[in-house]
Amino acid sequence: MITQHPDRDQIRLENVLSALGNPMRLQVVRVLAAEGERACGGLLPEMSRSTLTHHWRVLRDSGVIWQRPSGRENLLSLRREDLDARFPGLLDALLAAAEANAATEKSDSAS
Amino acid sequence: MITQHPDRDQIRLENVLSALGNPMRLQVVRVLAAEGERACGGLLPEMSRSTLTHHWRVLRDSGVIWQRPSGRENLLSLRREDLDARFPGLLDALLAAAEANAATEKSDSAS
DNA sequence: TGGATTGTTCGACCGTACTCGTAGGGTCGC
DNA sequence: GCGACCCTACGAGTACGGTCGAACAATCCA
Repeated sequence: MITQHPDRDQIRLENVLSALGNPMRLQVVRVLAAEGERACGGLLPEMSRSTLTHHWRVLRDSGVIWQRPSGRENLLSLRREDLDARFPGLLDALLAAAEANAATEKSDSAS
Repeated sequence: MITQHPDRDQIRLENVLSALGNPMRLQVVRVLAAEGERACGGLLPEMSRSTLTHHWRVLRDSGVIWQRPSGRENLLSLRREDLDARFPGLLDALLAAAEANAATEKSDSAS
């Protein structure tokens, strides 16, 4: 039954930050930001189904994503409007930071 | 001996976000941003010393603050320059978001 | 209808995070 | 030197987070 998405006004910064503090979830958010709505599967394919469900729940409960069923799939999308309204500029700064972060991550592993 | 502060280039976004995902630490960062360098004590006075030390360590290891001894005190300060260089705009967006967040927190508890 | 596909739920395990009390090590002022 | 002060280090307890497998529910397609 898709646990409750929080209202825009109920989105708490602590929850958003700890949700995005996990590299898996941060990566998911980057993909959603770049490519729009996407099905659950296909992101993070090397994890077990139940682990994925856990991560969707964290992102959903913290107010970062919408999750809506469509047939036998679940579609995920960023709550960009709500996040922008609640915390102006934060999402863009986070996405830019994630990009910078990923760049050094790549060069780190190459060194 | 003050565990190692990470170099600017070694600051990882995941660590910063999960450090700031804790309300106590987020509050500390807000105070440091507003008031500059401050002694350890006086922030979060209702926690035990050892708990505070734990939080300073998390903030320090994630690259969010500098910690330097001065006499028998330890002074904390935001690593604003490093954070701005590494993740431009992120810190300001986070501080603004923290402000918005604290505003609703207050009205929540008042309701 | 029946099988394949997709997600969720549940219980479990393990590691990490948060908290505290106690003990120890510097530093300041008398 | 000595006590008071500030913080750190360590150990312990509790809670939470991330991961998995197995079982279940819903949907699609042949």
